[in-house]
Amino acid sequence: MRRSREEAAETRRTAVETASKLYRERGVDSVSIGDVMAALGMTVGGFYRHFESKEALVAEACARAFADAGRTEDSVVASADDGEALAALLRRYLSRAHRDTAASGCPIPSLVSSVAHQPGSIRSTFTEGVRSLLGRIEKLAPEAEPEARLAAVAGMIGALALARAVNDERLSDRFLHDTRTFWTRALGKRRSPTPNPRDKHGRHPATRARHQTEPLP
Amino acid sequence: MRRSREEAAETRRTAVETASKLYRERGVDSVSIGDVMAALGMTVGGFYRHFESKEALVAEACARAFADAGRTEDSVVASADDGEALAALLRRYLSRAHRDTAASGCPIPSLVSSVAHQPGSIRSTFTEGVRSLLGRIEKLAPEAEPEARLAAVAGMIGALALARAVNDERLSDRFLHDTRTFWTRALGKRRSPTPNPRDKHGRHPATRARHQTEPLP
DNA sequence: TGTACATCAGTGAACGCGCGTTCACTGATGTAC
DNA sequence: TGTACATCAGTGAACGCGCGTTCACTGATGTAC
Repeated sequence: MRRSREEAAETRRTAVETASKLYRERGVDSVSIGDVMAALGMTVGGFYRHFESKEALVAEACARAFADAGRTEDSVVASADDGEALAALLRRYLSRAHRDTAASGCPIPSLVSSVAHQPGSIRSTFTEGVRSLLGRIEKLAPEAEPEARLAAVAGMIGALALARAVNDERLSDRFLHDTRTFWTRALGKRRSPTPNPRDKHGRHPATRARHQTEPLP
Repeated sequence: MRRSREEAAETRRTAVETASKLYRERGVDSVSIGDVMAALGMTVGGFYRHFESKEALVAEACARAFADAGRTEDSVVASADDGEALAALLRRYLSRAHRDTAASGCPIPSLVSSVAHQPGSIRSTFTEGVRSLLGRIEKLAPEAEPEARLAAVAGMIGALALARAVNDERLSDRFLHDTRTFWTRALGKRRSPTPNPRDKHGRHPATRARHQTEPLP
């Protein structure tokens, strides 16, 4: 029954990955260790060769979920046309595809209202993940008001969580579409009427704003 | 052991009220029927004289939570100075007090990321509650862009849920403060540059906007 | 390189626990006369 | 109004179930010689 070191390491990696998907899709409390191990084609007993407790798995799975989602967001940003990165990120984050594939998406909307009752280690990982999303928005909208950036992050997370929670597909779509449209426009605006401000590419902010307010498909 | 009809009705009412508070505070899955009955000073057995199942209690408690929170919001709006109602609602919704008293607050941020896994009856009650909050915002910001109103509702809910979830009190406060500041300003702005539009009070929108952008304490 | 032994990844049954739900029972309330 | 009986709100123990965790066991892997 013993497996090679490589196989064992692979088991551990797959357990964390599978857990991170199941937790995002169904919530931490609704997914048992048995569910995770069954998804690997294994029985529960083997779990404790790899993890000290369920809490340890949750903490690792949460970190993994943020790492994966962060990588996805980075690639969306990287492959966008110049000046279109913010619009591309909003288009992806507030898409039906993201709404309908929670398992591989951003863990924040999936966990936001249950993480308050989780142990501190998990809350810390979550908080770091929120800061990371905020950092992305700050980087992509350096000229926007700081208040607008925080409000935008709250709105992205709220809209996606609501789009998944609500029973009515038209309302769900409106949360995604309207929040995306609003913030694509609003984050393009410059901070305040300072004389002739320019971004790091030397473009005038009005040019950036115009790019970012093109109508979405 | 039998109680009078009035006492029995009171037991039922109190059970729904207590459950609605516990569910908002700790989440539906973390609160057992035993917890609710113990809070009434009763044992679990009596529960089924009043409710068919836990799901039935959850549905009623959820409806009750929305009714209570709606009444609170109505009274905030009603007691605000004319033209200040929207600012007052945002100030109350995105306050530390609301963040720290989930049990008596709006159920949407408490339940938003777990309601997707609940039965349809509960999702419907939740959806109606979301529509109700959106209706309040539409009434208080009739001149704002429709996209802005949806985005504002998503932002209010996201910001409060994040403020509770996050491990860092400074970041928590920023979500509340910045989201409140942003939307108090943004929802005061008029829809689009139409010639001389006036609201139902005959005031010019610019006047309303100026009122609603006064700095918050 | 081959052999003997220790290691340990995974099995599958068992553990105690809390859950939602059921049920025989109690005794005060409500009702029929 | 008073009495006899039926009703039923609440008790407390029991039920089956799934959970997280433990453990004796298995047998292939890893290692020492």
